[in-house]
Amino acid sequence: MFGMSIQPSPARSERRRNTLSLDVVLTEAVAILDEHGERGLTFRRLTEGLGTGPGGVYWYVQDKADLINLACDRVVANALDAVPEQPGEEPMAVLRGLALAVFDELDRHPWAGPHLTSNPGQQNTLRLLDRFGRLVTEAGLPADQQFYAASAVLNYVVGVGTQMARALSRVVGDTDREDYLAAAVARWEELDEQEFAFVRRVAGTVREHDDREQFTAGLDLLLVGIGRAGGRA
Amino acid sequence: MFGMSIQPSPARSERRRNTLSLDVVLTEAVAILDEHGERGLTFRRLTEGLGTGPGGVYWYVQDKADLINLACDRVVANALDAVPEQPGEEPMAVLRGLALAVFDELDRHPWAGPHLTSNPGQQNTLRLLDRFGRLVTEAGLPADQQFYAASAVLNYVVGVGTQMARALSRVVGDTDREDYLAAAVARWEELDEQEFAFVRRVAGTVREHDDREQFTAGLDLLLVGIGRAGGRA
DNA sequence: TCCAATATAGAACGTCGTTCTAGACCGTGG
DNA sequence: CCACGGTCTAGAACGACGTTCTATATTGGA
Repeated sequence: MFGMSIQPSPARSERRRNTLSLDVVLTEAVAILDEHGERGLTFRRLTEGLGTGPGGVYWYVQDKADLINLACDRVVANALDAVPEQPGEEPMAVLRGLALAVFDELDRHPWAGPHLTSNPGQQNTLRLLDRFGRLVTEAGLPADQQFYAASAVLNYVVGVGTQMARALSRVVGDTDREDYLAAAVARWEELDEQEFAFVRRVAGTVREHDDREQFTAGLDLLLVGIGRAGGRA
Repeated sequence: MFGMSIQPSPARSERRRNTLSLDVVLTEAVAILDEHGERGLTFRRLTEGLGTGPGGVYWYVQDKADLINLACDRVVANALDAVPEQPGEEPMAVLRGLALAVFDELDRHPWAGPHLTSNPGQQNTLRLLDRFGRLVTEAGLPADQQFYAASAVLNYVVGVGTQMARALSRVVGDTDREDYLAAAVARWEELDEQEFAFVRRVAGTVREHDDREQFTAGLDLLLVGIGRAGGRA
């Protein structure tokens, strides 16, 4: 589960001319995950879509876990590519933009979230953490707080982003995510009024506003803390 | 995956005298998860330890996913029980204590973390969110920020807690988590110095300090933001 | 042209989650 | 005291899955 291949199994130095490739495999895997959800991704379906056998896939991938990790890695890569590094910009603004890029990508690929949360095993999640770290550093945060500030931001973005992505997700295919939000809110409103006083109170207001807006509003709460600890607002 | 049974499948109203029970099943499941990790929890092993067949387990549980959800729910319940509600205390102090209770429980049951992050499907995770929400409300946070403040705290606690729990976890049994931290730090120090400037810089300092201390230090960063947005420090 | 390395297909294996069926246990009403 | 229906349990059986193995095609360099 950990320490999985970051490079494909064999040395990847030279160019090859094969009809199959890691890129093709991952593209198909992502497509299946998008359409059928995580439980819908099987080697049968994958190899069928690829017109090949398991042997072909296992050449590029170590494991099913590895396959999913690499697929998640690609999702994060999309978000990183959407916000190129441009030195000199206001760090907090860049951070906000990066967070929204991740949010949008999680909206497109809701299956990825749970695998991202709290394990920077994947190269690009680590890259994301690194960019958050450099940004809070730029913002003037003291050295001993930088790592946990960056972690806090990463966990908020991925955690809350995943939650909202699921809530927003259209009903698709035979996947397991149904009318998640409706069901969730309905369940919330059936809860004991005393024991769940808070959740019941806010249940209604959660869906009234634009989700991206609320997402960044929550993020700003973190950033205020980070900004105060550093020099700026 | 969602909307799973919170009560066991049949009506649970009357007392029964059976040798098996949901409680016994979950206790065994948690024990196996602790010892062998998530992949080590199979129905064979579970029924063997229980001295029963699959039929017995399926009477109390809908699914394997349901089983794991219920096991996670119990873990969160432990944390909640460790910090009983006592009105009148300083809300931020209570919040910090609750966060540490979750941290300790995740340290004991590292498999639970990933299932908790970003899906309050389980009753007790929702209960945890509710308590965080009431605490930030007590701290004077404006109404429109309460939900996302509570979410930020929940995600930080579970996300970072899971990460650190894995890092701390002793090597046990045949589970898949090895010397996670050593491997992680070693990998971090092999990264490209330019691309991962931040991670490489902080890699060393991460393990120098006490983990619980750093965990709360990061949490305080959030709480500062929340406190400033509200009335207090 | 031949050889080793690279890359692929498909059959086969063992294990898993789950379902099905038969029956044991038990409180209750006749 | 005895059947009877609901509650609960054991084990056999099933189909699907991840994975491995073997055999073979394809290639670039000697």
